[in-house]
Amino acid sequence: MGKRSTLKDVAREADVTPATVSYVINNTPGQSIRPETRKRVLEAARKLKYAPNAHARTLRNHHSPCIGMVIRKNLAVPRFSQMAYGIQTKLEQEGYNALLLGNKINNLGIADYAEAFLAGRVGGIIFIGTDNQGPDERSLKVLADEHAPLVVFDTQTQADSYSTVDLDYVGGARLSCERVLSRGCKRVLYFRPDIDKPQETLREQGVRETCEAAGVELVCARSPITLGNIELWDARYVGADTEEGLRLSERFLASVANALELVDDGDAVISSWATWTHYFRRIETQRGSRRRLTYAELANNGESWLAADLYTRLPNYEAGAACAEDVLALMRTGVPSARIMKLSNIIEAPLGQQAPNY
Amino acid sequence: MGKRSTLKDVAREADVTPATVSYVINNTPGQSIRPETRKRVLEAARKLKYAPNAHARTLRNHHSPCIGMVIRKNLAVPRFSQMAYGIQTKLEQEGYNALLLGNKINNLGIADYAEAFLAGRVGGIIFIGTDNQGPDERSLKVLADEHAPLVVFDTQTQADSYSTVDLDYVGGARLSCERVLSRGCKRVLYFRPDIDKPQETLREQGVRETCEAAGVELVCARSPITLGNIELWDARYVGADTEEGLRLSERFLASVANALELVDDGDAVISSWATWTHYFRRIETQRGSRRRLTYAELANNGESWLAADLYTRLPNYEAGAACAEDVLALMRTGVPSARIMKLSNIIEAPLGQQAPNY
DNA sequence: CTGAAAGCGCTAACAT
DNA sequence: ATGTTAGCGCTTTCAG
Repeated sequence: MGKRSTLKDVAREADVTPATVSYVINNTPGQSIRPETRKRVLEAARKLKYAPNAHARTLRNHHSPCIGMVIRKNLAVPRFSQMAYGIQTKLEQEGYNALLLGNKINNLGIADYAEAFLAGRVGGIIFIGTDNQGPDERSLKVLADEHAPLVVFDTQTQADSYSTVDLDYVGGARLSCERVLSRGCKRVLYFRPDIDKPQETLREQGVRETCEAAGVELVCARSPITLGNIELWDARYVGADTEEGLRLSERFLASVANALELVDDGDAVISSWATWTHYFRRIETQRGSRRRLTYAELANNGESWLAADLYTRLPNYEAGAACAEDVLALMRTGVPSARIMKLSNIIEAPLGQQAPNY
Repeated sequence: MGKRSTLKDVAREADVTPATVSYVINNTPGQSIRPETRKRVLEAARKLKYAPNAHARTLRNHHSPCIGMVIRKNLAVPRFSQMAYGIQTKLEQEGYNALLLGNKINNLGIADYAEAFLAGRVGGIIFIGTDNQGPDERSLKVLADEHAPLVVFDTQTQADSYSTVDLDYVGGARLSCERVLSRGCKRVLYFRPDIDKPQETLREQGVRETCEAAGVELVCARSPITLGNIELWDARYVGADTEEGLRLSERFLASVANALELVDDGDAVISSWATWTHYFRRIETQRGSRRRLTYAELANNGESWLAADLYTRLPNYEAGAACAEDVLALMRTGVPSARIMKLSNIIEAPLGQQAPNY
């Protein structure tokens, strides 16, 4: 960092005192400045390319223009990067910036983001959970003790010391399933990962309720994706093509093939995750099958918008914006909130008529 | 921000002076501290949950632990989020954090990120270009004047006041095309966006050279994606399904259908962008065609890894890490560099044998 | 309307 | 081995 001009330099240049410069720069309310003076100051500032030092300001004001953003796993995964973009956009609208923070436990025994808050680097924190895991206990306690404005996303957890944003998995699954049934399927195959966390349980519940209400038979099957191997599954987004990853893909394909044994012409296949429809179509076509199947996905992030006949577009961007709004509101009011995002953005295959298989 | 304990508090608690606390906390070289004292200080710090104020430190040290990250367009697009993750990961390894910065022009006439540098918020900047557009002139000048450590990605531009990281589009296209030809295609259809920027020109050049060298006929066709509508195209990643977007998709599909008129059984279809193979397969299958075509993509980010028979995996994550490395190196040495990332990560359809169409 | 000065929390040169 | 202190750049009270 080279030598930058300071408020003092501007004051000297404009032949006023530092205080006056500060008043002008900040439009300090209740301070009247002679227009001529103001003009001189502004010109001097422009001439010297003066930008107020952000750290001096924060130090003085006890107010940081940064919000910490923690993504428990992997920013490269579409659902998270879409959230991140929503967060970034909303924060910038409000004059804040997002600081990407890690969540490793440091030598103090608390996570990086908690330390960053203690260090005054951020005025609030948005924590994007995965697999239903939120902040660790110790960090949470530290943050609560400090009344840190914190928003936790997607952990389906009640809290009173911080705000939460969650997705309405049951409702979304119900809506999607209703739409699928409206096409007149005789039976539904629901295909989900082998993960027993609320997110997955709630989705299945939504599908189940809807099928029962409609008197349609429901068959469930599971993919070999578990909490133990999901990182491998997501690794394609960092470009890692490992032997292990390929093996997992093959086991996955096998489970899809098995699942396809369970359906007949006219049935529907609802996948709980995005992109899975690709696999179903691929195997079905490889077999030379002519069955008419309806494919749906309960979660889509735009990566496979051409694959499914019907899918729920997860409101990732909007959820990110919601988290940003809520953390700012929490900073302002001190009152935590709990927000549920509806999953009503259900989309029919956007291009042309649905082909039986493509 | 509530009242946090300061170095002085720790000093009082440990019954030493502030300087001593600072020495202990920072392990200041050349300062010997009695073990007993060190222990007392550390205990006091832990007890008070002391974390040094980052702004005071930066103010004093003229050194910020943040690097600014500017994504000219949209962090939600996979290639950018994958880069961002590479940047974040590498920076954190080196003790830095990434601050997401915007690139709107402010009232000073320079971009947000340039102002952030002037304000001392970041010690360096990584600028991720799109459509071959880098930082604007004025901001660039300000940053150059200040000797700001800057790395610009993907603008195919020479520079001597900042570092660059670029992709070897020609080489990548050549390698991919060679691999395609090794399958014995009689002819190649190359399908690219209607954008005349170096990235696209270089890719076509690579394909062309390879076909000429092999004596294979090359046919080129263009999709209706232009610089004017690409944001619409990318908007699916923020969940926006607009009328306009659908219309663009339909025009796109039509251009794919037209392009398919140009090929025969045994030919290859090389798309310049990721996910386009989906469209080709879809239309081909809808037509009930039985032609055997080889599909390849010159750029893939993991979103369509099951679609193409062959694709180049863009080294987004690695490029991000490279940008982070280079900005830190530039900060250390003051010597800018130019780095080219090879596109050698060519992947055969990972799952099972290639089906003619799936 | 403008100026002087204290102090935000930390570090490092200098003293002891 | 530890203490004293000036000062990083800014804001704001208080005086003029």
